[in-house]
Amino acid sequence: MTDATALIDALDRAGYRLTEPRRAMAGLISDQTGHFTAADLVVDARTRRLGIGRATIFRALDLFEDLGVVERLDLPSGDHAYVPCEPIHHHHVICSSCGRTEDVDDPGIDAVTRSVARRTGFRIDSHRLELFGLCPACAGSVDPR
Amino acid sequence: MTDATALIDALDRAGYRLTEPRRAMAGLISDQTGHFTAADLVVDARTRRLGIGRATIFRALDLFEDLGVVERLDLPSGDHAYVPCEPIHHHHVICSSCGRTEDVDDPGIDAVTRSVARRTGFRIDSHRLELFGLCPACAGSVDPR
DNA sequence: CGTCCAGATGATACAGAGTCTCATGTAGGC
DNA sequence: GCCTACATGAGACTCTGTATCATCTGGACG
Repeated sequence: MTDATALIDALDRAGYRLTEPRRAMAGLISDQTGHFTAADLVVDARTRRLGIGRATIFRALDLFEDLGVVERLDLPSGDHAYVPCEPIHHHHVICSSCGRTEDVDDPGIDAVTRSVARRTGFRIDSHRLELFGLCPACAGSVDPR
Repeated sequence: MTDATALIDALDRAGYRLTEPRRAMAGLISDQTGHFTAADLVVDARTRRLGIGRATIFRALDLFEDLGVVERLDLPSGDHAYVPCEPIHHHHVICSSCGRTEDVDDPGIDAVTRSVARRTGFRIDSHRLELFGLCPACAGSVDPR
């Protein structure tokens, strides 16, 4: 659950038109708890009879991703999921039980990439780090293992 | 380029049948340079007229992945690619120009995950780290940027 | 306000990845 | 060599994401 205005503002600031479908998309996204897939939004949009086409949903997601207010995750299952987040470099901790995500800032990865660069000779331009586990709430409930 | 026998041995050790299509798959995989996609293998198999069905290719890839001798990467493009590798926990550096990958062992991620766990309260079970950049060879040739 | 048009939309068709089913084939234990 | 459980290939199918294109509309400008 985030604020739809943040998404809309991002569009506005970047000079994109504030259309009805885009506002609706911002609403849909801000109502999601944890991560969500494009398919989730398609279902939600249809459930609420918003009349938004599939193509528009994919286009808006791309847009939000470009603006950095939504980020794509690659779940272990292979699915592509999205999370709304701040447009600064950071990583995500993902609860494998409830899907909740939390942002964490770069805690020491820079040192790691530098060390890898030194050892392999690669020039490292970017990286992706995703942490999977159980959030406090899920870990607290009857332990699944 | 890796050794096909390593893949075949892994199947054998895990008690799977050593069928002709599986041997052929091991050959195809070991001939790949850098990462490859399922589609690559489908094309290669058809080019060499190996008579291996698409389904079998996906099945064998899953199998090799389960055995840990092949690992799935999520490329920034969103594609799923695979790399043959050792069945121990490690990460990959991926050349975004030629696709070459190199394994790197865990250089300091443990500290990072522990620190994140402490700060977020999550119980972190697994993580994925992928580093993208240019390998020495590609960085050395006329610099693209 | 009304006009206007580039940018945005929805419907539809399409391409590709990955899965499922099922009849047939074969590895390898006996 | 026989036999059966496991593996395979063909093909249909589902789902994700993209391309096309005629229509619509936000918002700049008068």
